[in-house]
Amino acid sequence: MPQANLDRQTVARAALRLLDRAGLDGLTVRKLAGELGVQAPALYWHFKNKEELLEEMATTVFLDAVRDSGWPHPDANWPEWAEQFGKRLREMLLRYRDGARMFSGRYLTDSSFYGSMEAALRKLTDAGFSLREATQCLNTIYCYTIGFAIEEQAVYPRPGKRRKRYQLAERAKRVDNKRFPLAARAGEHTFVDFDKHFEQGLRLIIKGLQR
Amino acid sequence: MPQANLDRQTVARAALRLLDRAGLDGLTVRKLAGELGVQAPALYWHFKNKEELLEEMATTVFLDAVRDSGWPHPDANWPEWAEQFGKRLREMLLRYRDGARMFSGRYLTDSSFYGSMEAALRKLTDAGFSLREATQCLNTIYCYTIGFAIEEQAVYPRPGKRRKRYQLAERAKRVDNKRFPLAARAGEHTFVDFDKHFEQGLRLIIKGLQR
DNA sequence: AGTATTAGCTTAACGATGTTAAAGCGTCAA
DNA sequence: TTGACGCTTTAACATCGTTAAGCTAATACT
Repeated sequence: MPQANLDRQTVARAALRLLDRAGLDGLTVRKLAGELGVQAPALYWHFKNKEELLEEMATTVFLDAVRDSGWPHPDANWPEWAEQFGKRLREMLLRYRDGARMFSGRYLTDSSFYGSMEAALRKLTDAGFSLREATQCLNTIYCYTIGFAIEEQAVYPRPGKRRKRYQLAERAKRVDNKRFPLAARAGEHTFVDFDKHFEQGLRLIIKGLQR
Repeated sequence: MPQANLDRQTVARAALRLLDRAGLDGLTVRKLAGELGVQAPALYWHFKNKEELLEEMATTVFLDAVRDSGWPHPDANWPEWAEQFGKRLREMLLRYRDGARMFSGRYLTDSSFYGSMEAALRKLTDAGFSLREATQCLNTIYCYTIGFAIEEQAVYPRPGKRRKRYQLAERAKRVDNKRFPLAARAGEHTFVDFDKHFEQGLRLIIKGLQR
């Protein structure tokens, strides 16, 4: 058996492929090792523990998103830019199964992350925002997007594949149309067309940022 | 040994106390059983599996929040009401360690949940919003709050106790002040005074809802 | 009151998980 | 040729969620 000669990036990318197939709960050190043709403890040469692997995964996803979407679009007025920022963020989180849960609350190590942040902040301060306001803007959009994507992926673990419990028919059976007529009908507006609803919420936030 | 005579509520409340001490990753079936003076498999009489226990916990937290905060305040104009809605939601998520991660994306079983939803939707439709707009409003605030609380609890696992890596001094060491002056200074606006920043973002969303 | 039933628990065990310690192998430098 | 060191293996540990089977105390029925 030749030496595998792994490094953190190779492992993290294999982990992302596995994440897509097995989900966050199915992402185990042994399966990942198997994927790489190696025994489980081998991975502990490259990562202190599983959490550190997850941080590398999150960082990888982030840097990929920045790279292939041309984020953060320097040539656009700030409301357009902010909308793109939110959309790209969501696409990033949806790229892998359980992507939002994997990413959220995780610590990004790579310092090149700060480069993207700097560019984003500059974009907004150049548009006339104070640093405090710019930070606020990014953070609000970021939090909204994280929350949205988590709830979305709870309903659609994979794009297009809705969980049974969230089927409109299933839901309709549970919620009493007589006592809760509004809540009953709200399902139509909550569990379908996530793309549209995300963008509406996003534009709402951006509208609030306008003076 | 007398019979413990547990029920789902008793177990869920003990689980919430344990969650507070041990965190979501430390919340194990065995520890919980120990807490209740019982063997681990005993809990499987009351819950099909751990996920079902987590759903009961989430539902309990939600109904408690509705009960003791008098949510949803029928007597207030809608912007005030919406602000209270967001604040109460966040308080609920912060009440227990890892509360946001525990709650988010979880399925609420109890149908009394729909009662609260109905009241909220009525409040907003009475104020002149269409059902679609009302749903949108609730959902946007909800997602923002979930995302915010997850990030907040990643920094402050317990109120007041900040994680080392997020100490401002630690952060300052990592981010290059020369290359990323804005990102470096943004730390002051991101990792302190979460209460204030949450409310600012929240008001931003509400402002966007105004016609 | 005596007996059958069943709700609620225990004991024992299974397979899987993250992680560590120690030993082994391969490659490159001295 | 020898030594060191980078990377991997084998073996093992404690702990996890969960199931199967059996025990016991409370309830229901005659």
